[in-house]
Amino acid sequence: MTSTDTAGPRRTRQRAAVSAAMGRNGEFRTAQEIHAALRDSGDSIGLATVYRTLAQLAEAHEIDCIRTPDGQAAYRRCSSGHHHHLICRNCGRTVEISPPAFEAWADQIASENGFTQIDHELELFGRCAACS
Amino acid sequence: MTSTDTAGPRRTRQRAAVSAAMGRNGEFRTAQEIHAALRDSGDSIGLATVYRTLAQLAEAHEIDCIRTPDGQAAYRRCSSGHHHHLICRNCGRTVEISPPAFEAWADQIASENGFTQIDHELELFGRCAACS
DNA sequence: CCCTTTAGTGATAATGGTTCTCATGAAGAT
DNA sequence: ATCTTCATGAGAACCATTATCACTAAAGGG
Repeated sequence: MTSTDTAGPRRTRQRAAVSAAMGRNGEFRTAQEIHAALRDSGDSIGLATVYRTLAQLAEAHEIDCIRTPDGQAAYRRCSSGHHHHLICRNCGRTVEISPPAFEAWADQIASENGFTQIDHELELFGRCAACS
Repeated sequence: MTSTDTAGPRRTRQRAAVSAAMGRNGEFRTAQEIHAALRDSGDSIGLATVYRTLAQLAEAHEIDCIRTPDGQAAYRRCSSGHHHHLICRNCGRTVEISPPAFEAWADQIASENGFTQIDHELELFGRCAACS
């Protein structure tokens, strides 16, 4: 443990499994669902580890985290760069969207009101064509 | 009980107390906080009733409901009409905002992707001038 | 004013997602 | 190989929210 310590998190089987599970699908899934999916596919992993790993991946911006309307946390691996989502309330299908002028608008509104360090939450929920 | 029944909810002491409590303040507060505040101010009221009443008031659009970043539901009485919020992450101070072109933009994005019955969630979190 | 009907109330239990605990296991360094 | 330290995971703890259900009290007719 030197002062020039650059050690990241340890590479474990569990961390790889969670990361792989996130890579395989394109919909938001809750930690519970991801845990169940991993167990079903034969990976032995604890629920606490799934929660921890997802939180860390989100912290590192490797995956995105949103709140479902009923308050649960849901995760999804996304393209890099900032963007938002259009989510089907029925089947969970997700489309990434990038409001062109939105970021600038948000910053302007914020500064007009004296706010700084702005973070925003924007998600659209609806019904996709298949579910309508 | 005729067929032309237009009876709304009954006027009870508890419902009045919750509604009054929401009228007195301008910040988002959780159901737990509102319950504690009512108890502290001498109103005897059950927690379940607070939850029920808040849910009903929100359903009737008399108050707004958002999710805090940690998943809790928070309520606030707002001006009528659709709008969003700019919320101080530190002190909870709230500013109502009304993105002029936002609704139209959201509908357009949705229909471009075949989505219908769009609902959206937009909140800005930051630090107000006093807390910076 | 009294009675009946029925929605509202509230103490408490149940639920369920998330976090904590801590003994055990494994990654990485020496 | 050994040692240090972080990661893991089973289960408990936590906590917001919802359900239960016996009791209370609005509303409205008599």
